[in-house]
Amino acid sequence: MLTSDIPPNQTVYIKNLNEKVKKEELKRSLYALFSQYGRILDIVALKTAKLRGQAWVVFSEVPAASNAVRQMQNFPFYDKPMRIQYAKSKSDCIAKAEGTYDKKKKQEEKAEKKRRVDEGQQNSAANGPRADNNGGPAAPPRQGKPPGTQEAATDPNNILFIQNLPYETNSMMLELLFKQYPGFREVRMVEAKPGIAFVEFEDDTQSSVAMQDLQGFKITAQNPMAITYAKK
DNA sequence: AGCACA
Repeated sequence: MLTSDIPPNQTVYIKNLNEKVKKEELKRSLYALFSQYGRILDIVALKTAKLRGQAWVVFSEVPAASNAVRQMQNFPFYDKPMRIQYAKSKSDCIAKAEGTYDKKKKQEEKAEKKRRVDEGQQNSAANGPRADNNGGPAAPPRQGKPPGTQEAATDPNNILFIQNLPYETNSMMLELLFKQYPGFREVRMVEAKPGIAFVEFEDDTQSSVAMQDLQGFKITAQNPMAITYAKK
């Protein structure tokens, strides 16, 4: 099936993800990256042999998913271009919300799938099904306490000063956001000071563009980014 | 390459 034949779905299926990234970090980074397109209801990522390198991001609306499919297509994420499609089926969390979730049917589908696998390998001794102790849902980043937002009018600078980040933000997450803009150089975070970061561009025109565009960007609902020029 | 959620 041509990937373009998959009908729109509010869930997006992502593959070609870097398999070295830990599940929880992966979810957080996906959240940071995709929440710009709309409300994220859930993120599913499993590290089983069959499902590693893939993830599902569930949006509250189909159009959000559509924009994500288009605009994040091939986005270099942990050094690998993301391949994004609509999911082939409805996410359980949606079915549950709609009240159309049918546990029985679910079990039948599971059994059916298992049968097919068993046909292919009538051998292979029983390896007890291993619980995939799989972290909770989406795990939106914990909100950190916003530091006293200081209002110092500063001259343009090629270095930006970012405040009010969620406590768990890491430099990878910020890099993903800021490297979309030309002239991006690097992100610096201070371990001792959660919630803030410095982002360097080649010149102050380029830093200004990024600042304009990402001003107020929310990694979580509680954390609109406050971006100013760094002090010289 | 690979479409799950317990």
